[in-house]
Amino acid sequence: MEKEKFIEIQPVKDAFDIIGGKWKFPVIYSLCSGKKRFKELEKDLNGVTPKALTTVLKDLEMNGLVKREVFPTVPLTVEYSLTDYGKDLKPVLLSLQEWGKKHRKRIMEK
Amino acid sequence: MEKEKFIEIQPVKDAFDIIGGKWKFPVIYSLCSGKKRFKELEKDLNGVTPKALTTVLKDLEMNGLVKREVFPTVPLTVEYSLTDYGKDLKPVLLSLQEWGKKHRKRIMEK
DNA sequence: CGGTATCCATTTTGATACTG
DNA sequence: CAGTATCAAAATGGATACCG
Repeated sequence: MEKEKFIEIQPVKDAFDIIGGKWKFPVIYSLCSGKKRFKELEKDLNGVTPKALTTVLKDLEMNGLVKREVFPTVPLTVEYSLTDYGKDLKPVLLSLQEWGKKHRKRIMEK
Repeated sequence: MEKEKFIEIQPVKDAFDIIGGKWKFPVIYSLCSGKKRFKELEKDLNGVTPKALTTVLKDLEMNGLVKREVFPTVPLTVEYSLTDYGKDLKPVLLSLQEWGKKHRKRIMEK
């Protein structure tokens, strides 16, 4: 490209493709506090349907952010956890949080 | 127990409501390099339709991230720019970029 | 328990065409 | 130039119900 840029848009778009969407961050957030089973996640993410949860978990697993472990107990036990790679998203969560707080404060003042 | 940064999910969701979506970041990114007119943005954001651009600009303006200035020339001149508040998103862009780069690198290695 | 399958409503997007 | 209007298409969301 002709112009030198501090921020490149493509990596931002890439990141957005992976963590964008309604339930991605809530799932990641929930998994930040440790391993979770399907029903635990379903309870944590108020309002999510099993279909949506399945979709988002598969998506995150496919992208290497989440690990899925199956234990052949009766009944079945499945545990989801963040991979180290997924944990790398924490700075993103923090910067989003910071801006979100600022934004809320700003709205309140109006 | 070690002290660790506590992340609240609500501010993250709030932030996502405002900057989530297909064209928000590309617009913000484009405006990072200065004032832009409608057609310039349309050209910068490869593939955006005027309808989508109008929607996202109105949205960003409503949330105080973007300023819209109209000059009553003939033909009409309209300039869009980031407000200081919108510029506060730069750290978010940076952290997303950083993660996105890491992700791309990771994909390439596979 | 940990999901799928199904069906449908709602939203988001897309392609043009057109106006002040 | 800077958008609107319109209509169609596609992706997403939600409510059950059901299966291994």
